[in-house]
Amino acid sequence: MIGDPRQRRRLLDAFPFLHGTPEEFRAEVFAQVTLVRLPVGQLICHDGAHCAQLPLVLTGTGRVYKLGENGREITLYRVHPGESCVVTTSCILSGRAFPAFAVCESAVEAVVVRPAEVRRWMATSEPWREYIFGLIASRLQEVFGVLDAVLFQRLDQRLMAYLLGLRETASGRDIHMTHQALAVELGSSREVISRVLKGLESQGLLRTTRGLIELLDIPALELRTREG
Amino acid sequence: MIGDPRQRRRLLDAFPFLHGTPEEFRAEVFAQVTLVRLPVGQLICHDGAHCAQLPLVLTGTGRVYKLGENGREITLYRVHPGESCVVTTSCILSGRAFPAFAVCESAVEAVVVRPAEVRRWMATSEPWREYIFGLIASRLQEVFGVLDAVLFQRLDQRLMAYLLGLRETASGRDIHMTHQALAVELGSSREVISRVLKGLESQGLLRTTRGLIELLDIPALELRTREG
DNA sequence: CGTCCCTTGGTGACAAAGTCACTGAATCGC
DNA sequence: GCGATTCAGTGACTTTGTCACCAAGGGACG
Repeated sequence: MIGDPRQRRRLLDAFPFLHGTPEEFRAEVFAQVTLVRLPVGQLICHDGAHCAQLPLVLTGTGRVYKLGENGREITLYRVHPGESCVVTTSCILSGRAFPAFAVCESAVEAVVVRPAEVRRWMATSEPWREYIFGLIASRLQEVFGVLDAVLFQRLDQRLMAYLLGLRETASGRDIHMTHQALAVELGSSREVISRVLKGLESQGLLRTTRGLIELLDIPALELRTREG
Repeated sequence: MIGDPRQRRRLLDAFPFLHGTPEEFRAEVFAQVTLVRLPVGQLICHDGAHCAQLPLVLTGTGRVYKLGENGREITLYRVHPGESCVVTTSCILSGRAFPAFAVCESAVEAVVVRPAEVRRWMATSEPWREYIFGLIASRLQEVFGVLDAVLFQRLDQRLMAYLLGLRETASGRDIHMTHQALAVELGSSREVISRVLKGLESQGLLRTTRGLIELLDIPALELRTREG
């Protein structure tokens, strides 16, 4: 239960779709939901687990990834404030095991919903349904995109595209990330990432130093991600 | 609209969950739904398309696959009688573009549902919701499984596992399938499949002739798919 | 300040998989 | 039977993953 008006306000702000719901539904949400805080690195769900509740993220981000037997891993998608892990939702609604791992990438504040309420609201609340379906579809597309990238795209292209994508979020042209972290994002291995980065460096497209990648020729990088 | 009692019977038999629904809901389904027949090879949905209706398969099977720029492709899952393509569902419910291709692998009879009804029934019918959620979750797991296989498993293992899986459906130990078809299933290329098959053949595990693969040592094959 | 240790990245050799160009063999339609 | 098409085999090469090992950078701490 969430009583504090400040916390209620934060919940409404993080999940705008709630504004479109009737007063009684919001009251129901406040009554049924619990606030939790999870530290960095906290494992939320592991492969094969059955999900006991659905977390709706208020602050922080979660990372959902696949882990191979050999230790390699790949990030499937992230769960940001205002979102929830729909794979969890689908597991709850169907009673199946979770097919991946989920971990707190930063400290996470979330409200958790019990499976019974998740199901009930699907029946009673149109906005809740819309919210969940939107998330399911967008995740599905992200995962399909990952599959496409892994199968059909060359690693140098994927790497360049990823670095360019980061640049929009990060400050300037400097990317603070280790080769290992990049490998985990793209589902590759550190050695290969190092090799590819060295190739790009020798073409003058970027510069690497310990823990830092500096994009030098952004227009050229953008060109190469588009072409073959 | 489906009036013919025979057709109504067939629909109920293909979708057992309908038996658990009230009389009025079944009447609604019969009233809103249209029967279609699609020939082999008919493209149902292409990448980037917006889905105009949801097909529920009565007979035949559809194949959903990803196609790369280079022409390579990979089968994601199949839609059998009693199922529907949930990616389509999710596209309909969220208004997003379809992120893959769907094609009739054999002649398909299906009933199609308009998006408005798909959405409405999500609100009004508990069994319909359960049916859709079950499908979404099972597909999600299949796609996650494909991703896992592609990223973390060796091709020879995947190939052996696939062949063994076929054996259960097919008759005896003979598998009638071209190398190209196997490549499409596993997201590889014909040449590589040929190479791997030759390797397995030289180990005495199977024998290949044009369009046919004969599994010789099934216990050994099963062993190898389990080990590293 | 120096030592230890952990993280990060570099390297070379090899294996697995994908690509390309070309060949030959089996099969089908007529 | 004959030509076209489908199916499979091959070799050379590239890309990617794996393994083992090394070296540099940077903290923790006495």
